[in-house]
Amino acid sequence: MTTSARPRRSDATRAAIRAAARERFAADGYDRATVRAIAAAAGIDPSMIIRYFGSKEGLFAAAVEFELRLPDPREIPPDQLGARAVEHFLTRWEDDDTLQALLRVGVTNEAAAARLRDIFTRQLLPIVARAAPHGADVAGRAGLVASQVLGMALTRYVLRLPPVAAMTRQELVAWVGPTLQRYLSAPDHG
Amino acid sequence: MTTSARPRRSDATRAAIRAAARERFAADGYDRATVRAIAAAAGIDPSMIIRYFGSKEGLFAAAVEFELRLPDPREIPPDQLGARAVEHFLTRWEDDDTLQALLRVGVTNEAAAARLRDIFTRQLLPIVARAAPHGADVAGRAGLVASQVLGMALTRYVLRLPPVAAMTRQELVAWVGPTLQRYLSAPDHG
DNA sequence: GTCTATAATTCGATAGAC
DNA sequence: GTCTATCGAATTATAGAC
Repeated sequence: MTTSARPRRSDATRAAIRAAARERFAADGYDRATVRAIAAAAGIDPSMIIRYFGSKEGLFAAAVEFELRLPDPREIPPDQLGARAVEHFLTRWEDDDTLQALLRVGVTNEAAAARLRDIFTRQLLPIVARAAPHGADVAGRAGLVASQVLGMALTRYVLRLPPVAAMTRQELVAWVGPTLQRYLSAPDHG
Repeated sequence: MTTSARPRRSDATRAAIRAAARERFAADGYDRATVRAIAAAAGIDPSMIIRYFGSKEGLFAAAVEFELRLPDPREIPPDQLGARAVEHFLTRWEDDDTLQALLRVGVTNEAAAARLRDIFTRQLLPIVARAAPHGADVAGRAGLVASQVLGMALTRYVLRLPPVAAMTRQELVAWVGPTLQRYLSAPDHG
């Protein structure tokens, strides 16, 4: 046998396909992001996508790996938790089109919805647990944070609702920051 | 000529097609809600849809007419504006699948996104204007209300994020009500 | 490893009988 | 008014040459 350590498929081509897929899924959703369009964006032949990833579904699953990379709330002044959370999320959304792809696709595709649920529970929940009052309903608070944060992204970047799309980063932090601050640190309701 | 006052097409059939279309668009989004599937749900032949509405796009436009029917905020105690807004929106969402259809489709379809923008500006903005402090940034506040309200619906009804989907109506009112209350009536930020 | 050619479906839309 | 039959285009995926 020859050197089986060397991959039979090019890692560079694989990465180019994944990047092109994220871009097309983020812009067009699952159905309209055709294998042909992704291949054209990656500068390769459509049949290569099936060869590398098995199917369109396999490509999608491989293209939308994502980490929120939330900071440890214990290193943030307690009264700035909400503002910092808004800033972090806006940055993460604008630097990486994976979240936009997941939202555009997750609305009609169960696999993508499950991935989003996983991100906003497994990754967000332990962070909320460190910020919330002792004994609080951590899961519920994480869900509320997700609802406002995803709603902000939906109206600003996907639907492009004019007043939300036009707001500056500072305005969003000033308005939405206190909302997240309350979801994170207010005492439980009775 | 015969009685041209009587419609050449059945109003009952037309209404049945529109209802079936809302149902399928709300469940599957635009691309996966095929003309064939809508026709099957309506119990008629696929060709009838084109005959009645000209095209799939024409059917969608006709199927998603919607009114928020927001109450006049001047008839609501000022400190209950946020809570009442949450209740009204949850009721409106659950009683009519048009909003779910618009959200599922609007994420990848420009016409549906424009319809949503129109609903959350033309219908929500004048209501916010009556509730907000004099001289406030009414458009921005309406956008913030839309961001939280759509985020709540997205996580609860579309993505079905477990903690948000499991919350009772009372819990949502208790948590999200104060958020909308602040967006509606807090003094402007500097 | 990459591409050409094409199979097998499925889609929206149309023509025409009744 | 409603249905049968079908067209033309577009889709994912495969087979095989080089």
